Amino acid sequence: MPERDHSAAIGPIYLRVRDHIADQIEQGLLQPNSRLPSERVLAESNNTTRVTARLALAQLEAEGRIYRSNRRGWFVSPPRLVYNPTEDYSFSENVMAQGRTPATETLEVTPTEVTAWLASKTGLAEGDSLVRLRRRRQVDGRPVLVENIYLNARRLPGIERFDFNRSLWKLLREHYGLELVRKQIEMFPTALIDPQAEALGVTAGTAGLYVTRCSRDQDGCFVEFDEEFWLHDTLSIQVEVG
Amino acid sequence: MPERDHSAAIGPIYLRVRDHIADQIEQGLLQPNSRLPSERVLAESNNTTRVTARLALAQLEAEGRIYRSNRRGWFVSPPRLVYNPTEDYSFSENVMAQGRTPATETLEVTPTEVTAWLASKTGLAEGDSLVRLRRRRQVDGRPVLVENIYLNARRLPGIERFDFNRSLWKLLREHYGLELVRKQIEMFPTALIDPQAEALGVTAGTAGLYVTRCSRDQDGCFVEFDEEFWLHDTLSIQVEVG
DNA sequence: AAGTGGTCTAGACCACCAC
DNA sequence: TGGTGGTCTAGACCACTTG
Repeated sequence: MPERDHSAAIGPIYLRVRDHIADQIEQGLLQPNSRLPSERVLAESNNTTRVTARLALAQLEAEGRIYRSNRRGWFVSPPRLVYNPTEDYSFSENVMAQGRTPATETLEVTPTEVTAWLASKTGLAEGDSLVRLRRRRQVDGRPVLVENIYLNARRLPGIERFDFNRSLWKLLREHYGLELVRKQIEMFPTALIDPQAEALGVTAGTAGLYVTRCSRDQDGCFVEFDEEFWLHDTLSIQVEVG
Repeated sequence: MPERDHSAAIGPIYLRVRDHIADQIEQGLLQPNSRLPSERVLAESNNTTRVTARLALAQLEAEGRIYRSNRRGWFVSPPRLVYNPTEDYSFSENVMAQGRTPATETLEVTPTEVTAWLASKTGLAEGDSLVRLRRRRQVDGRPVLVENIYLNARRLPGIERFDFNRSLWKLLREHYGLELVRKQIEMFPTALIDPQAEALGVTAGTAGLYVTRCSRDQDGCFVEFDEEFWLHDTLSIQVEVG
């Protein structure tokens, strides 16, 4: 983590409120996943208004130190999940290896076609058939990402009949003898808007990280395009190279 | 880019204002780096108040579609810079290859020592000597990142005497015969706070991407630890893996 | 000097959640 | 039903940038 500037108590009210709460979190007075005082209480105890209290909370949310649960309150963010998108991996195993509890829900499995946008990403021709898979994944009961996966139906006959609440990468290996070669990974910070915000139970505009991966087999044949929408405070990307 | 939900005009005012502005940007009515109408004008033309207009602007900012320049106004974000942190590379060359104009300013060069935090990152012992380098980098005149670089003074004798407004990677190669081996890369979205926010001329709490890289030579000897603070709307990470 | 965003007040009503 | 955040109003003064 970048080191925090612990100097000067001067400046806007909302920054002083922010630092006050941040200190309580650092000192362990507020434990991960515990609830903060309500906005009205924070406003009153800092002799200010709700608007200003919300400015302070928005700062901490942007830093990834707290998160909100729709109309239930503000909570202290637990440590970020370490994630290496360059590796074939099992979400569940990765989460458990970090002492957390994973869960996966399959929201949708639909046959679909390559759109112009997907054609540019995959190199397939527009209209080629795909299977679209939409999943939500949780860590310790909190949804942390939704993903849209587009599978090459021609390359993976019968794929739509499997149980997708397990590791897709293992399924491809065991049933199709595939070793995936991750070809292109792209990611950037952006806001989560509907329908992703809704699926995650957060307000539109919540900060997120958008990650895509385009995978091929050993022959360069397109297998899978994966589009992930993460809540921004839930992950730390870590990659080793060289 | 994730595909946008272009449905339903129902819902909160600020989301309708957001979508209205977003459409204007997509249709090219508002060009990259051009100024949006002022908050007061946006409020009035949408029959609402400044607070609500600012909510809409905050949404677009979180998506990375607009950015603000301190007390000057809101501007349309230009395309994201494509960046591959796994490669040794020259910032300037990368920016120019994408048809943009780079600039680098060296803010600070100071001898310093390994702190507990740096020791955990680098494997050096606390108190070992380092050279700390702080730089700000711009694209088309807009600052997009500040970075703190910690160089192994023992491994790089005389390093403090060089001109740091050029490619550090080339300097290490040409003057020390070093090929860097990027060992560990870490990144996550977080807010930019002081002193980074100040160096970039943005308000505290602006969304950013924090990237660190720890590099070693062929013998595994620590050479450089790099800590970058990017404005979140300015970059797209793209990595290819084998 | 005029205009901009930055900060702040003091309220209000609504939708949703837990009890 | 009472408490939570979500949304919204109608102002105000300040700090800074620009002409």
